[in-house]
Amino acid sequence: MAQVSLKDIANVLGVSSATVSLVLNGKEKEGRVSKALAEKIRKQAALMNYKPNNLARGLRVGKTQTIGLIVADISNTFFSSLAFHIQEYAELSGYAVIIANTNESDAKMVKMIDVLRSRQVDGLIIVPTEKGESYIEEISKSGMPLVLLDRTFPKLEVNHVIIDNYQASKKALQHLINKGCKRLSLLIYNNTLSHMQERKRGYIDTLKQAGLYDPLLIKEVDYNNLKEDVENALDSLLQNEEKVDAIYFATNTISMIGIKRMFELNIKVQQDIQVVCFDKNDVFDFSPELSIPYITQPIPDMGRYAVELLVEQIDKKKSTSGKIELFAELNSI
Amino acid sequence: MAQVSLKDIANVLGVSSATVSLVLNGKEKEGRVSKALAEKIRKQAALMNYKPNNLARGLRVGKTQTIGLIVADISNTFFSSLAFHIQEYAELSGYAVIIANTNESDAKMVKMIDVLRSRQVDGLIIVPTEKGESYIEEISKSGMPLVLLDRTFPKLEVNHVIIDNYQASKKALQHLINKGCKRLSLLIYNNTLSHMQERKRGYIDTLKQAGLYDPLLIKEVDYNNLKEDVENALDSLLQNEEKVDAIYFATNTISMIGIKRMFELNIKVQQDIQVVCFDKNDVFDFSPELSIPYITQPIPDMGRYAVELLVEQIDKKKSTSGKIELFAELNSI
DNA sequence: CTGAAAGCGCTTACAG
DNA sequence: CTGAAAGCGCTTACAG
Repeated sequence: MAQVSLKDIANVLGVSSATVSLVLNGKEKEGRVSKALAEKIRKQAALMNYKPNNLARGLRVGKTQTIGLIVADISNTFFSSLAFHIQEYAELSGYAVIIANTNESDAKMVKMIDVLRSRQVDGLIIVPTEKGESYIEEISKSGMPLVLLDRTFPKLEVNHVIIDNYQASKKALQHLINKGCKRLSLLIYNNTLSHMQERKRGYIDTLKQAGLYDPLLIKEVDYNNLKEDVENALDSLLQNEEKVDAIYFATNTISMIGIKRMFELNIKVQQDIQVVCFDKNDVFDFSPELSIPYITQPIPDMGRYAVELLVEQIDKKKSTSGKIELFAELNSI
Repeated sequence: MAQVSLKDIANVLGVSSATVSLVLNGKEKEGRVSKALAEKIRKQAALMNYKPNNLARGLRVGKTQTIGLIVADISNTFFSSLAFHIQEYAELSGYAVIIANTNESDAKMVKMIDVLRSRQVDGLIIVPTEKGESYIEEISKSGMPLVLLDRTFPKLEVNHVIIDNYQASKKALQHLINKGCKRLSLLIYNNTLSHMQERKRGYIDTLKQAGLYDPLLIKEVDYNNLKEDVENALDSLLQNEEKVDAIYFATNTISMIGIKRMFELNIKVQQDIQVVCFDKNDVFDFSPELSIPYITQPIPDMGRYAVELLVEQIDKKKSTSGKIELFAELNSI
């Protein structure tokens, strides 16, 4: 590489590399280096185009100014938006972000955590996988600064930033009930993670309160067989003699496939059947006449709080500093 | 941290850390360590839950197994898909990826390159910004392994992976001409980068050959004032007495805003005006009746080749190994 | 006001 | 077959 080191600068100037380090880190007063020397050192560093080696610095001070972000799939727009905002906020605090994907696999999450730890990240922001609880607990107890994002494990004493999925579902269902719907279906992942369970609980409670609950109207689909499962679920819901008059799609991916299927089946969305989706999609902009209401998550805030919570832990060396639950809004046009 | 080090293991076993290092790196034969000792060391390492410190390793061997990826905006679906595939392929080769955003700002690109270099990445994959040519040239000449992605600087002797934007435009326009369109408009960024210029050139050449070229039908819009510019462009195109009968949207972001505007203006897409877009969007799935043709870029391949090209440079220590241009297809339903 | 030394955790050539 | 030493580039406590 022929990278210029502190020592190279020191040699040219006939001083010690310690002095150069002091000056270049703005700690001249501590070392009480003379103004003149400091100036000379700065000039020489610029001249030689010196770039500090953060590896060496990290090794020495035990801190890398790097945080690891583990998401399910960076190509998913929800996670890529989160990642964008996390990077922006991390940068403000002087941190770089390494992103890793789990593809919802527990094994991959474990692997990625290991990879990031061996790179000495100062902390982790993790969107955990379904069966990852015990490993998350382990990490948390090891003292590694950690924030769970989007999903959490309620039994664990771990920091997190999530949304109030229960309330979000209530809002969605209440909207449909207010419109006069009587048979309201839920399409959701067969996933035991907190966010899905809360969305389901919100659905069930709201319908029970309205005296409209029917467990047969809940259709669970599998992440790994999504398209087929959603299509089958819709087909069965719509062929039923006692037809549904509303569908609540509990995630963006499910709603994309579901609505497309409804089009294929020539169902008139918002006429034959009322729909509410989770998360905004470009599609909604395109069909103002459809005006499909959707739940919006406060993604920039989720990113900001996750970074804040993590940086606080890193700085203060305390492992638990908070659980943050944000509100999601129903966006009905 | 109380991280376990090689020395800790060595101390417990009463051997040197060098021996431990040898064994744990599978180089026992070179050091000709006895089978028995090797086994003992491995057991102890597992017992103490040893995780290598990659910082120290990187510092010592001068290689971090990390590549830097610089994109315009990770929250944009095109770049997040690219990032996903790049990470997958990089992982296969044993590399981690640090992603940084430029937001199309030259200053930010320069800053991010510096950040990544000071973290001692082994190479860079960069989606360059408009005025970044001289800085890219500088890096390239410094011997840093480098691959440009999506866009390139034709005058520079730098590796790149791009698509054939010229041919892509030709296909799009030829399709419209075959449909009998006579007044074909182009909406494109006012950007001097290669990919935009090639898309424009493909448009111009195809229309000239067909005797349909009219420079007034090219509308350039600004990245930083996108919505307004696109809307103004469309309004002026559609108010013109000699109406356009086809529009080629040269990027995904432009087409999203453009089509939405057409809806607002009650233009019947594919009836009143034929449309072709660049890049696939979920929206197209939703309106099969619209059946808007679009150009698809081979994103997985772009990611794969970028990683391959970069890793090759890193391994072989040669700074130029190739320019790869892939085909994009017109997807007409 | 400035320098010399130690050490972060690792690997690699060298010596025995 | 195994250990001691040097060194990657940095920072920090210490000595003068």
